[in-house]
Amino acid sequence: MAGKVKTRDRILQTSLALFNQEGEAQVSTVDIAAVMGISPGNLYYHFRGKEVIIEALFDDFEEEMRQVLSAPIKRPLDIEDNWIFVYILFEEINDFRFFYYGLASVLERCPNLRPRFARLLKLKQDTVDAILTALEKGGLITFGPGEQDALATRLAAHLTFWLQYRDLTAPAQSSRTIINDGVYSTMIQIAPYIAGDRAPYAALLTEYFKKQR
Amino acid sequence: MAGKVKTRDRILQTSLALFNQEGEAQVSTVDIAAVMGISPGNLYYHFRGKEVIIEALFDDFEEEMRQVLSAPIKRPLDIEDNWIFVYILFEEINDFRFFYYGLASVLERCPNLRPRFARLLKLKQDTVDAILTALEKGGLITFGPGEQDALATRLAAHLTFWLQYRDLTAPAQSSRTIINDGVYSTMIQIAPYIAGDRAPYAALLTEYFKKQR
DNA sequence: GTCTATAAATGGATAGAC
DNA sequence: GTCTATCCATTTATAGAC
Repeated sequence: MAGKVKTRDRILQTSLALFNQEGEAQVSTVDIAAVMGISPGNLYYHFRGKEVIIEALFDDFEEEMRQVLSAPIKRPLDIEDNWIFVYILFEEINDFRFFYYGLASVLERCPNLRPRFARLLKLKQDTVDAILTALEKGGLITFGPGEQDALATRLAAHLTFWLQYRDLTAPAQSSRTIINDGVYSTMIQIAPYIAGDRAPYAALLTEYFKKQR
Repeated sequence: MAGKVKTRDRILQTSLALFNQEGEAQVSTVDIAAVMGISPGNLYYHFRGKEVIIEALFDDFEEEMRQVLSAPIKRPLDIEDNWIFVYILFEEINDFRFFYYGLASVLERCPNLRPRFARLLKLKQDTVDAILTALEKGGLITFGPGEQDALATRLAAHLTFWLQYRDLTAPAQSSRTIINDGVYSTMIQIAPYIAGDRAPYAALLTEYFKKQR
């Protein structure tokens, strides 16, 4: 009993790893079974097909993302809190990056995931917007008309696709480095809206950036 | 003779359209031939496989992108010039969006495209950087240390993935609208670095934004 | 729960007639 | 250049034994 991982869970783990490595479209159910050392028939006993596996993985992803996005930040004005928040967000996306990397393929195979995926992005954007509101209320930043909304949208998009961009332009780096890079490039986008002198904020970020390496 | 499009070109056109619509991984050579109303054998006479088609499409894409990116902007300080430049860039990306949408799949099938794709992104980033330099030299914007580099990277990433993000969060819009939206959200990111009052710049952009709809 | 064997479907690719 | 016919490989999916 102790330590024994159920086959069902092993299938999900293996599928996720393979999908992230090679892309969902390149991995067949036979591949998954072969890597695990089980028979295709056994795999089909647990999941009736690849769609079902993908949907189960999305369930996991959605649950974790909702958990992360709904966890309120204790001290919104504290840089460290926001740093950690963005870091965790990137880690979550990185863990399920095959969804983003082969989106067309995934949504074609599982059309019912499209609205769910869209809702998740919307939730991300709303969360970012709420944090910006808190920062403005706290007097740390100030916005002109329409600027907050534009920044929230932009940051959500940045959070969504940065890892992919980085992976393309500077491959062969550890995911640790890429994520850290992503957090910095996210947080630094707030700098221009700092009320008053933005240099100290930038300096603080650079400090964190170095520490995390 | 006149008006007759060669089969080879029709294959490329049809493939591009199908890839953009359904994703490269979901479209087989048989599908392409069927849609065109020709036989699979005929298709194979012109292209020895799907890889060859994809690579031919990338050749087109690369050539057009290089052309766009190397065309010097006449008046870098003029908003209209930059607006048009970004617009054309987005249009180009939109025309070949299957490369971005199903990147994992494409690069898995044609590994030799990876470095070429990466070089193209790099060129994009360098071009953006050059424009920013011109703007700063012209006295329109000012940067703190490291800010220009960060902005150039960010803008390049934004240019690369914005359409995809928009398509997910607000689907069923005309590509015209999505692109226009993208141009605005790109240009507005420069606003915080405007030397002096940034309100006039933002107002001008909003003006263009409305005009283009 | 797990295996073997196999069916059914699809996609990639080629030979040879027209 | 184009078609028909066909073959091979891969993938999905199921039946039945252990």
